[in-house]
Amino acid sequence: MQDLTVAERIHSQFEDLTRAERQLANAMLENYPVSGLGSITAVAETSSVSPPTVARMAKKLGFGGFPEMQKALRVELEAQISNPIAKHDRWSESAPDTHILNRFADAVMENLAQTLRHINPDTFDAVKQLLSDQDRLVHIAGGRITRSLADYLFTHLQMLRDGLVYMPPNSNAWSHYVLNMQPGDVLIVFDIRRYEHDMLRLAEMARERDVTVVLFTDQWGSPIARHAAHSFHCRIEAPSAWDSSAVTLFLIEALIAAVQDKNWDETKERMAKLEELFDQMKMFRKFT
Amino acid sequence: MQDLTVAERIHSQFEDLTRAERQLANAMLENYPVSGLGSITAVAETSSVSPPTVARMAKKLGFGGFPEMQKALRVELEAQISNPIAKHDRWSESAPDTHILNRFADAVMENLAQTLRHINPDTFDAVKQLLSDQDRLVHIAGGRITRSLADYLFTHLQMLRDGLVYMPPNSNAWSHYVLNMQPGDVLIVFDIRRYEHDMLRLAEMARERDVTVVLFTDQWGSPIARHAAHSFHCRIEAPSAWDSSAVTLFLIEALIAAVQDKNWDETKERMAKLEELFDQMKMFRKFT
DNA sequence: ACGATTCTGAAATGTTTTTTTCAAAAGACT
DNA sequence: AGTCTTTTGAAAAAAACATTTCAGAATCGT
Repeated sequence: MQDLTVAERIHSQFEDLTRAERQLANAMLENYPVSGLGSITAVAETSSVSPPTVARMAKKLGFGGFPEMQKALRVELEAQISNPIAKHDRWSESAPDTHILNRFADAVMENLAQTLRHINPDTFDAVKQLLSDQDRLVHIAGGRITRSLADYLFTHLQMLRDGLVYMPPNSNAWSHYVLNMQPGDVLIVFDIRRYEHDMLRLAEMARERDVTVVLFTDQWGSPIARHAAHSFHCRIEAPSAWDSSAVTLFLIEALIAAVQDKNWDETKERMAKLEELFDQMKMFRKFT
Repeated sequence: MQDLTVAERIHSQFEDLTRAERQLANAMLENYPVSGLGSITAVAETSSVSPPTVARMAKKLGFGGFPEMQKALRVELEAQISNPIAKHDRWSESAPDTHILNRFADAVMENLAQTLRHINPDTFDAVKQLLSDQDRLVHIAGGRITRSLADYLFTHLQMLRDGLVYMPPNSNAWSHYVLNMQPGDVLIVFDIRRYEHDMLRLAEMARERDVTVVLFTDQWGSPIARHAAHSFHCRIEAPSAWDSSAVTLFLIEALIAAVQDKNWDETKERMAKLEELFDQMKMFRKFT
C-alpha cells in the first residue's frame, strides 16, 4: 500500500467505494492530479459531494486524512514534473555517489538548471548587443575571488574586439579608471557573496557618469543590482566552504559565443590576424 | 500585471525583494510550481523563512494574500499539465531551444557527464593527497587562455595552505622558477588545445628535477601527459569558436573542496586568520 | 560611529479548513 | 410494510492555517 499512487489506490479499491465516493473518485481522476490540490471544500464542490465524503474516502484509501492524501498528490506531481537531469545515476561510475566528485557534479548541474530558469533571454541579448558595439568602451572589473572570471572574459573579448579596459582588482587605482569612462560606455562587474563595498562604489560612480552597468552576481543578488542596467544571477551553491563559479563561467562563455556569432565576419578576420601574430611569436606548437 | 505567471512576477520584481524574500523566491522557483502548493507554513519551512515573509511576498507580487497566489499556481499548473507540448525540455523557458544559451547549456552538460565518466577517482584522490601535503611546494602554471584557471586555483589554494608558487604566464621567466623547484614538489599545469610548446618544456624540465607533474588538459590530451604523473582530461566542446572551460573549472573547484575537507580543522583556522587580515586591510584602505 | 529606517520572525489574533458528530435519507433484508 | 444497516451531508467542534502586531535585529545613510 505504501508506494501506490493515489490513482492506483482509487482503482484498486473502486469496488469498495460508495456511490458518492465513486462520483468523487471520477472527478479526481478527471483532471488528475491537479483537481485534488484545492481545499477539501473545493474538491467536494467540483465533485458535487460533501466535504466529509472527501475526508472519508481519503481514509478509505489508506491515508490519515485529506491533507495527507493531498501531500501524496503533490509528491507525485513533483516527481512527474521534476527535471530529468536531477535524476541521473552516479556520474563517475567507479566512485560512490557520496564522493565529492559526484556531490559536486550534482550541485553544478542543479545550479546550471536553476540559473537558466532565472535568466531572461532579453537581458542576455541586450548584453550581447552592448558588447558587440564597438563604439562603446567596455570596462571589466572583478573582486578578490571573481578576478579570475573577469580575466577570463577580458582575455576572450580581446579576441573579438578592441576598446576593452581591464580594471585591476586593486581598488585604489579605480578612481583613475573612472575618470576615463565616457557616457555610453559599458562597465561589467562581478560581485558575488561577501559583496565588496568598493565594487558598489565603483558601480555607483560609473552610473553617475551614464555608464551602462552589467552585473554578474549570485542568486541572492549584490546590492549593485540597483545600479545595474542588466544583472545575471548565477546560482553558486556547492558542497564546499567556497562557492562554485562554474555556472558563472558558463554564462561568460555563452556570452562570448553570442558576441562572436553576431559579427562573425569581423571576428574571423580579427582572429586570423591574431593567430598570425601569435604564430610569429612562436608561442604555439603545430598541432600534430 | 494581471496575466503574468507567478514565476514572471518573481523575476520582474526580484530586485525589489528583500533577502528573506529572495531566499523564498529561489526556493519556490526551485521546484516550480509544486513547491508553492503546500500550506504557508510548509512553504515557509522549506525555504527557511517565516510564514509572515511568505504572506508579505505574496502581497508584494500583487496578490491579495497567500491563498490567492497559491490558486494562481494551481491554475498555471493545470494549464501546463494539459498542454503536453509545453514540456520542460527547454532550459531557459522563454528562449527557443536554438538560442545559444540553450545550445551552450546542452554542450556543457554533455561535457560534464562525459568528463566524469572518464575521470579516475584514484587519480583525483591522489592529486588531493598531493595538494594536501604541506611539505611539498606546489607550483601552478597556466598558458595564454588557461591563465585564468590557474589563477582561480591559486587564489583558492592560498586559503588552504602555503607553499604555493604562481608562475606568471610570461614564459621567459620560467627558467628561474624551475631553478627553485625541489624534488618532491608538485607542478600543476594547464594545457588545452593549441598546446603551448613552452608549457611542454616546462613540464619536461620539472620532471627532470623529480617534480610530480599534474596536468589539466582536454579530451585529446596535451603531449605533456607523457610527463605527467596524473592527468585530468576535461571535455571542452562548445558551440563557439572557443572551447568551454566550465568543466575544467568544475574539476578545480571539486579538488579545492576535497582538499579543504581533508584537513578541515587547519583550514578553518587559516580562513579565520585570513578574514581578519582582509578586514584589517579594508580598514587601512579607508583611511588613505 | 551613530541614529534612522527597514527587515524579520515570534507570538497573538482572526480566519479558513478539516474532522467529528449526529440525524435524516436511502437502501437492504425479513 | 417495518426494522435494521449503511450512507450522506448539515452543523458543530477541533485543528490547521493565514494574517497582523510588535519588538528585536539588521541594514542604511549620514
